[in-house]
Amino acid sequence: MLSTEQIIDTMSAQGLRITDQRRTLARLFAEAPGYLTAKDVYDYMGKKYSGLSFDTVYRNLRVMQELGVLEQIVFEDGVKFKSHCSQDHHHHHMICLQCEKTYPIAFCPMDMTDMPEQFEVVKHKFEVFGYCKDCRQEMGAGDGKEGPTLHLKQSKLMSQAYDTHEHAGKSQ
Amino acid sequence: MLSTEQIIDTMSAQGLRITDQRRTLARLFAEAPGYLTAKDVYDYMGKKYSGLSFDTVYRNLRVMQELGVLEQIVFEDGVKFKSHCSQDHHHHHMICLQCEKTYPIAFCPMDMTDMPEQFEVVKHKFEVFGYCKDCRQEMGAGDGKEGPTLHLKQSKLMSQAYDTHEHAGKSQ
DNA sequence: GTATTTGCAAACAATTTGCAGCTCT
DNA sequence: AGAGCTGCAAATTGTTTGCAAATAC
Repeated sequence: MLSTEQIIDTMSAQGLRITDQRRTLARLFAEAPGYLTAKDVYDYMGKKYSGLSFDTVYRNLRVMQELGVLEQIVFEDGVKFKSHCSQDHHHHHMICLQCEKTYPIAFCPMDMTDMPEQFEVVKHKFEVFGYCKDCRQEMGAGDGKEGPTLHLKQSKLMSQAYDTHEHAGKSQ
Repeated sequence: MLSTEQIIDTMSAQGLRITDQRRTLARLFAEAPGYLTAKDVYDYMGKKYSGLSFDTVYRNLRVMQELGVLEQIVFEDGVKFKSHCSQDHHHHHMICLQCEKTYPIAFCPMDMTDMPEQFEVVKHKFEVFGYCKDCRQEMGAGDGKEGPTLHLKQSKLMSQAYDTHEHAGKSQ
C-alpha cells in the first residue's frame, strides 16, 4: 500500500495541486483496508470534511486512478477503488467477499504457463474470492450466515500468502 | 456454446414462455462469436424484429443469465453477455481485445495451487486478454494500430487451447 | 496573478419499474 | 382463461459536464 505522503508526493510531482480534499482522499486511501466505492468515499469525506461534492470525489478518483495511485476494479456490484499495491512486484489477490480486504497471492498463473504463440497476451486477471480468516470466525460465531465448511488441501505455493504482506494488516 | 435449441429448451423447461423475441435472442446468442452489450442486442433485434423495446432486452438478458444460459461479464467499458460455455467442464478464457472472441484455456490455476487454509475459496476469476491470431494479422496488415511484437515462450500447458474447442470457431 | 479545483445544478447513460394490453400454453 | 410477456413512459442510479467563484502555487 502507499502511504499518505507517497500519494500526495506523486500527485504533487505531476503538477497537481494539493487541496484539503485531496489530502483527505490520500489519507483515506492510505488507511482503507479494502475497496471503496465512490459513495463510500463521499460518505467518509462528508464526515471529515463537510460540504464536499460528489463530482469532486469522482473527478479525483479518476485523476488518481489515471495517475496510478489508485487501482480501480469493477465488481459485479459496482466500481470500487483502493490504493495501488507496491508497484515493485506483480502479484494477485484473494479478496474477501465479506470485508473486501485483499490478501496477496504469492503466485502468478502466467508464470506457470506459456500462451499459444498465436495469441498475443496483453494483460491478465487472476482473482480469488472467498472468506478470510477473520470473517469466517465472525460468521461461524453464528450471526445468520452459516459458517462455511472447508474443503482445502495443504497449501503448496501460496502458504506464505496469508501474512507476508502489509496488505492484510489489521490496520484500522 | 449452446445451440439455439438448447437455449430454448432450457428456458422452456423452466416454465418460461417462448416468444418471438426470446427465440430471436436465443438464435442471436447461439451464433454470436463474442460478447454483446445490451445495446448490441437491441440494435440487432431492431433489424430482425422491429419495435422491440430496450426493457425487454434487459429483462430477458437478466432472466437468461439467472437461468445459466448466458454468461455476464463486467468489462471496463461495460456489461456484456454471451452464451454460456458447455456446462460440463470448468475452464477459463483468452479474450481478444479486438474482436472479443473467446478462446478456451486448457488449464485452471486453481488446480495448480492450494489456498492457505485460513481462506475459504468461493470462486475465482482467471482471464487472459490480448489479440488473437486473426486480429493480429489484420492489424499487422497496417490499418492504424501497429502490429504487436510478440514475446512468447513455447506453449507448455495451453498449446491445445487454440483450436480444440468450438469456441474459436469462425462461425459467422 | 493565473491556472487549477471546487461546488452547484443540470445533463447524461445505463438500467429498472409500474402498469395496461397482448400472447403463449 | 390466466399467468407470463411486452411496450411504453417514467423513475432510478451512477457518473459526467459547464460554468462561476474559490484556492494553490
